[in-house]
Amino acid sequence: MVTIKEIAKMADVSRSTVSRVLNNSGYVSVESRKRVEKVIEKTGYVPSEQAKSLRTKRTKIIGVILPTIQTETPSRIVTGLGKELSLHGYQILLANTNLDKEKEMEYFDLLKVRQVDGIVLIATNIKSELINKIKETRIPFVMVGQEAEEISHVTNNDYHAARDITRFLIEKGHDKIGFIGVDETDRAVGYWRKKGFLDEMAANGLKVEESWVQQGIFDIDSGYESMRKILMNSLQQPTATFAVTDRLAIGAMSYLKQQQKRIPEDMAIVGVGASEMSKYLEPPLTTIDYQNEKAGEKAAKQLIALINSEPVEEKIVIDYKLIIRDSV
Amino acid sequence: MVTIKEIAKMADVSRSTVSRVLNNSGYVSVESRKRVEKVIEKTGYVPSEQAKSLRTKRTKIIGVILPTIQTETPSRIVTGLGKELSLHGYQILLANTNLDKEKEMEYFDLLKVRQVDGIVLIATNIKSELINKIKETRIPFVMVGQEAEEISHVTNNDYHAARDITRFLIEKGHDKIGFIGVDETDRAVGYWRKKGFLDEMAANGLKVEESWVQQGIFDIDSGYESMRKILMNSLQQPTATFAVTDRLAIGAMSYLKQQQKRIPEDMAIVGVGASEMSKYLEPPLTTIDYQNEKAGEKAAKQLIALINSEPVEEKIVIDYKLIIRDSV
DNA sequence: CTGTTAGCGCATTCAT
DNA sequence: ATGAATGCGCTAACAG
Repeated sequence: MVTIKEIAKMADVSRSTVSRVLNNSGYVSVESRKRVEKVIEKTGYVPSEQAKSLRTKRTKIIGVILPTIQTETPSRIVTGLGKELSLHGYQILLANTNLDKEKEMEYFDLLKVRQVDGIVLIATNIKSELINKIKETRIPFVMVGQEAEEISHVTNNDYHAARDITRFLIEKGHDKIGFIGVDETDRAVGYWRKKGFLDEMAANGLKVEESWVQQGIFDIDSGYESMRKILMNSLQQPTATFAVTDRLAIGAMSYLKQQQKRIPEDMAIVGVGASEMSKYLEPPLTTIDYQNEKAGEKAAKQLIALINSEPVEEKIVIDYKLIIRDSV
Repeated sequence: MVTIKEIAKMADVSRSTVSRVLNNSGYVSVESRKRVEKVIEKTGYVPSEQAKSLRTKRTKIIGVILPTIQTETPSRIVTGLGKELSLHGYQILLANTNLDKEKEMEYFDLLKVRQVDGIVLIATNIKSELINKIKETRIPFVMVGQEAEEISHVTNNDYHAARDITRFLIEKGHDKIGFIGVDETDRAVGYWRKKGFLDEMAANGLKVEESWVQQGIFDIDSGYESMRKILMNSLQQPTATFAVTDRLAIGAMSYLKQQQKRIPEDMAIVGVGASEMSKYLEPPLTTIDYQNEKAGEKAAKQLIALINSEPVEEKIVIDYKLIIRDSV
């Protein structure tokens, strides 16, 4: 690796001058600049990021903590983040917890030691411990997917989305509607989507029987199981079901088909997330597009603003789109 | 940020001694060590990776270049990589090309400047330009998904897998079999899987009509379109079709259903990749599990061996599993 | 406009 | 067993 020192010698200037042309800072005579540039060209010299970081305290690296990259939502967010960040010369250091909550803290520390310029947390449920740590550290930080006071975050309007899609079912004539949710410690997906559903039902004077409301986890199988419970445990069976994720909806559909139930005639189904598969299901699934990639881009912009000490809004909400297909 | 200097002062020793206890190198008296450790404990001091890297020339960062994280294969590989690498204290710097071939070279250079300790390339089709560059750089490097001479790589046995699954169809009584492939510049997916298919057909004395062989890209729609072409353009229609990816298979199934064709009675379908959805399709899809996560882990181990100048095999082949389901 | 100097935080000889 | 000294490659005053 050729260093700035050698470039300086070869161009017959001092290291400072080389540094100046490198960073376009300060005055450099045309001739000096030319000579330096020529040498750089010839040698293919590229300054060491290492040394630069040590000096400037900026690494041009953003840490991204996420629960998994095996599902579409975080993958899309990371894609969005990456696009926007690379535009500004930042790269992503990946911290994949594989759903291990303990590791969130661990990685946060690790990223700090790496002196990353900022951190993005793609959150599911959030431990107050981590939140506190983030607040007392003053590293630029943005959270995606969940809300938190005093922390810059970008989220979807889960509550309204849930109300909207529930209203859509009601408008289609359904008055007995089932619900497949997830653990409410996941505020966005578990709590707000459920609240949206229940509030909209109540606003329309509709009852929700206990057996219509089931809880799964983030996989297809538990959607299957939840639908089984809804049908088994209900005297009055609902005519539609709102699953809070597409995967849950897929599982639910899978059970229905196995039971020879027609969709949507016997049971209408809606999901959330606009997964790639949703379009190709039979019937195609009505769902909500949260535009995750856009969320990632926005988060990146927020973070960059924070890094540059520019003013930012604490809360950014990405809009969603109801995608109406034949499952209703 | 507290530095080694301050720790030294607080523990009333020299920086060298602190460094020694930090790295467990050289002699340190029990007392000195204790004092230093106590101070470190108290201050929560963690040495700066920056400075360490500058000194040692090792960053403990691995660059991963990939075409996208929106599909299952690379996501799984990265998950495997991450698991194994984190075990050894390495972190992943992500370089997502978003399918832009030009960026591969660009990112390779960028990662080099970052002084990453090694690079993993999750490859689709490979430009010889890049291969040459890799060879002349002597940075530890492992490629996943494609083969190359003189470059450490881990792949699947695409050829045999293709022959196996084709043979499976033949054994099930099919003698007219269609094929949905991809561009052959993708050696693994495009070339080898096709060759495996054709060779196995030939070995069994079976003809393959031109119209039975279609080419798509890596998405669901092109599977749909390819199946349409197969059915439209063939006088003699095949009774089974081998799609080289699950997504292509899903598209193909989608078209078949729309045409009121029964699967597998009118047309059997097989895919490759063991996508999560494959299990929940109607009917569930026969496919091949390539164990991508394991491939990622192996690649990580290879890379670490290379970094430590340990001997490695140039070529590692991960075994696959035929998953038989109702689509045949 | 340019060079000299200093120092970022650490690991590593080399004396002692 | 320990400390002093040196330098990794770079940027940023400062003085000229």
